[in-house]
Amino acid sequence: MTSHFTLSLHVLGFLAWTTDRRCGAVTSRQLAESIDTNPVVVRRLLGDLRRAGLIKTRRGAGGGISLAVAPEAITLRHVFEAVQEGPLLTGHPGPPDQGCFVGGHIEAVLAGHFQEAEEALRQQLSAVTIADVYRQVAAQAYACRCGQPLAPPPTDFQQANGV
Amino acid sequence: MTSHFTLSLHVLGFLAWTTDRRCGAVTSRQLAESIDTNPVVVRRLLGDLRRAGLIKTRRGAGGGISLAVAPEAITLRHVFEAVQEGPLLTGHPGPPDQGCFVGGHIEAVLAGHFQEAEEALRQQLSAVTIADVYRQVAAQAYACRCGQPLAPPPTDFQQANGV
DNA sequence: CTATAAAGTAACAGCGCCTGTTACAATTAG
DNA sequence: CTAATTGTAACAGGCGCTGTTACTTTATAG
Repeated sequence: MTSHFTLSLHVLGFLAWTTDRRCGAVTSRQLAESIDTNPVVVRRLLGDLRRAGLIKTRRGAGGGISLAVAPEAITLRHVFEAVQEGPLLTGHPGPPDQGCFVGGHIEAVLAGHFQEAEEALRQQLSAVTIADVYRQVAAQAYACRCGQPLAPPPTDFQQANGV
Repeated sequence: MTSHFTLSLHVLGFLAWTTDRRCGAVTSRQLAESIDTNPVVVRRLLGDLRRAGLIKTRRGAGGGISLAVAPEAITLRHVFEAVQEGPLLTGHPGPPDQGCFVGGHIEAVLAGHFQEAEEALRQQLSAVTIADVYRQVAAQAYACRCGQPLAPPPTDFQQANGV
């Protein structure tokens, strides 16, 4: 398991926030600062999300990243399938003894059960949307401050958008 | 994700088979040959399975490994929890920007959703037992041979048990 | 009692994957 | 044209998984 899933949700949650505030496009550098990583790491994720139709990217000056569809329409399962290739539950490191009564057939048997288990996980993920995640993040941020005004966006974000 | 879960199921399926044939204890070397790996790799798994109460091990000449409980009583969830430490869905590589509106709170929000998703997977795993796995392996082996007798145990296994 | 067989465990090497970084090409606004 | 920004390729460091050797501990057989 890589961190792609988590980081993608972070990116989409951030975009849901800026969309909510009608702040326009966000750059990979701003996203990278929120995640605390390198912009190239973010751009690699963006490729998957763009190919899955979840975001739109624009090159050049004034370009950046924005949601392609509403946060309510993006489930965690959509994101999971956009970035996760290959099964979560992995099989044998190398093929077992095919001549053995057990080794020759257990791979196929386990593959079926693993697929069913992962499908259960995916179904659970399809019950939550990016909008839900953003709402919960906002609720936590608000609760932490005991009714005080919400924290301002990061410095760079303010500069870029004149907030 | 490591291969511990798969390999443990392979081991337990093998033990269900030998238990079914009343062949007595099996050695880590025989298990390793079925998996096609090193006996030490198997013994590392056995530690987890023993601590979880799924198998019994006996040292010394004539020793080996045997099931501690019936195959019908061991679910895939039991095995999963015996060998899997830590969540399947991993979080950020490093902590995100705690000062950011999103970065400061998304970790906790995602942790909750990840836990629910994994619980769905675990529940699906609890519906399958080692006995089910063994039965399906046997059925496949039988089907492959179109009604011919089942394949004999591995050579070493025959020597050790006089099959 | 000795020799043998087997699990338990520590230590180490090889390998691949993930992450982060630099560099550069492609594209777009002003 | 210049500056800003995405899209990629290439590469290095590090970490964890796998496999191996070696040794200790334990139990059986004779």
